Amino acid sequence: MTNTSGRLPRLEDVAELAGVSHQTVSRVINDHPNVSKGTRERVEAAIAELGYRRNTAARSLVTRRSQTIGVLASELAQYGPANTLLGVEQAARDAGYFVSIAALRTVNRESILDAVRHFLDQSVDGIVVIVPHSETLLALAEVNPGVPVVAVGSLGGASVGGAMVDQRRGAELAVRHLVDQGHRRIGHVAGPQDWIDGVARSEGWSEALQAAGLEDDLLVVGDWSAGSGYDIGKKLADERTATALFVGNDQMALGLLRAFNEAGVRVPEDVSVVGFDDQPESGYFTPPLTTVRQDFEELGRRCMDLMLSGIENGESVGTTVVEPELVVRQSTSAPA
Amino acid sequence: MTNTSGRLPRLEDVAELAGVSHQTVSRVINDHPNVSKGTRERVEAAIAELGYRRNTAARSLVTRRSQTIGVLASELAQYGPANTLLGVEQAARDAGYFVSIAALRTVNRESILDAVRHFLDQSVDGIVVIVPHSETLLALAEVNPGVPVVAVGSLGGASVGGAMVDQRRGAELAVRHLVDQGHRRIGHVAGPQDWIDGVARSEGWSEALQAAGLEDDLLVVGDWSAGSGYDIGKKLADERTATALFVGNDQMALGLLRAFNEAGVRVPEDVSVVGFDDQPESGYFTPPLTTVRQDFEELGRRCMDLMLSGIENGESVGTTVVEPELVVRQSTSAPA
DNA sequence: GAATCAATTGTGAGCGCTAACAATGTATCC
DNA sequence: GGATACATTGTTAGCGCTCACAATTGATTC
Repeated sequence: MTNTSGRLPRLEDVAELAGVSHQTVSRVINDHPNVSKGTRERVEAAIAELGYRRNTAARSLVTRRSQTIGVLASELAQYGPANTLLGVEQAARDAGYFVSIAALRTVNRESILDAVRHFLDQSVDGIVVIVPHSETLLALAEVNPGVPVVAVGSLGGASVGGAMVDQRRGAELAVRHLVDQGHRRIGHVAGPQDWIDGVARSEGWSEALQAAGLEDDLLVVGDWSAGSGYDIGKKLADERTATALFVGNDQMALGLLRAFNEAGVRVPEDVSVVGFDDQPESGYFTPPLTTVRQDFEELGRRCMDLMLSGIENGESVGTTVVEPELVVRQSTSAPA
Repeated sequence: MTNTSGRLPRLEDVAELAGVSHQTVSRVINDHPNVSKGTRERVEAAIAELGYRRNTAARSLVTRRSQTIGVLASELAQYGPANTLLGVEQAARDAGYFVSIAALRTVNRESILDAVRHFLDQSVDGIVVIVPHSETLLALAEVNPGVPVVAVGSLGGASVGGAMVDQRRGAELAVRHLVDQGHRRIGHVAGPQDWIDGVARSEGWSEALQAAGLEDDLLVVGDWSAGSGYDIGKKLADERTATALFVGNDQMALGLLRAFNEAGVRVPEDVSVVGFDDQPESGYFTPPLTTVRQDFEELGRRCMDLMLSGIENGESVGTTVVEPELVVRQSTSAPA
């Protein structure tokens, strides 16, 4: 912390103080072998004394690495994406990377390409994409960012790695739970079908029903929001066709519960409801929600694992799948 | 996109193609005056043809500016901080800045200093702090990062700017609403008192009650979570001292509603409940929650405004306050 | 003791850009 | 026409670091 001159200390200053060449200092801070113990200690002492910190820009300039991962995300205020980001950030910082973010307000080809360009301007070493729209992969296929790309929520593609929760499996867990309880008419309040998760959960629902020899004809599509769940709930409360509902996420389920409560439809006595995500609040809905838990932070961490190996080994980055888990609470029971 | 050689085009390549010196190209991309129209056009054409993009590392090295804002945040999975981040990101990217994040898992002096060091390694041009613990300011006062710092949720300090929602005012709005409805015994379920917001809302509650000539003796402290709201709700349902409750945030209010529902306490007939934040879900609680809305994105944007002027003019970065707003729904009514 | 080798340290160049200054061209004035 | 100002362009140096290579040292061998 001795800040004698106006500017920050650089390699040369450390070298001088330690009585070695700048290159030797460089070797020390980069953990190169072939530096004698004594020298290393002297250099480290000098570094400590001056409070030296390596200049990232200079390093990047010559190594052509920025030690930065770009995270391209939409819906960052939502539980899932936010926690995925947290997982990515943790793993990245632990690995010595900086995390730069670009949030998308609207998701379309142009906004995605724009954000990718933003990251390329920063010469990031890799891009993690947390944009759960199906369109994303298409847009990504168009660019050749020249760095590894991992897309969360998909299995990836030709040049794109993927990290996902097994949504089909999650849907299967939910449906099987309902079937086991004796339900035969199981409806689905789906998420938008231009979202990867929306489609996957719907397909999982459909497949699980078919596997059980049941009809998969009760499907309504919402937009993930509590509001849309409420509107749909109003309608369903009138119709009363299903004895159980598998809802695409917990927020829509919240809206649904609200609508049912208003309409006098009891949950779970009249209708059982299963959500998806297991947000921290879901256990305190009225009634507490049976739902499918996803470990988003783990997803984010796995993502970075893929990314790091992608950065090491070249480009192709592989795939990883996280298993979901059913959490049974009070919103489901056997049908009347 | 003509990528003839292996490497990316640089200033020199553009200059050659346009038949000018590299410095002239630099002038064009930096929007300097005193470049003739014809030259500028020729250079721009060359830039387009080569797909040239300026190398950030090289630029940073010489300008000693990274064009990067560091955002230091905790509780990023929560509605407020997440949306504040979104506001910051938007304003930053619009202003041509990159946004680097560091998420804090645990908040203490050491973790904060660690993150600040992380940012200094990256030589960010400014740091936005979204860590709503009172401790934050103290820790920040210790470091001298050498760049402007704006702390969200506080009025800042000596060398630290502040951007906050007027929480006292929000609490006042809530309490006054209850008083206007005829409530005389108004309790408070507070957030942790080592959080800036927790304290501010509690104080606002207390002051508003005193201003109305009422007692401010009914206070319980939670931890922001729905779970703690639930536990407190259980207790309060037994006691039944207050006819109305001002709850520190919507999540605790959710837990409270759940507990009351289980205990047969009707909201609002038996007890009125007001929350704080107005998350998107709050309108779909059972019953829909009266709460205080905060515009977090606006807060984030204001933050960046402060930051940008701080970066321009030197260091001291000022203060900005965002006004909250009461949203009346069905969880409040006149006492029985 | 000279030759060989490995371990350790040093030297020089250059990554791509901008800042400061120098040099040129061009209009304006007397 | 020459002096002056101004607009436009070019030249040079250097930001702080790592890479490739060169040089030095000490240990080992014959």
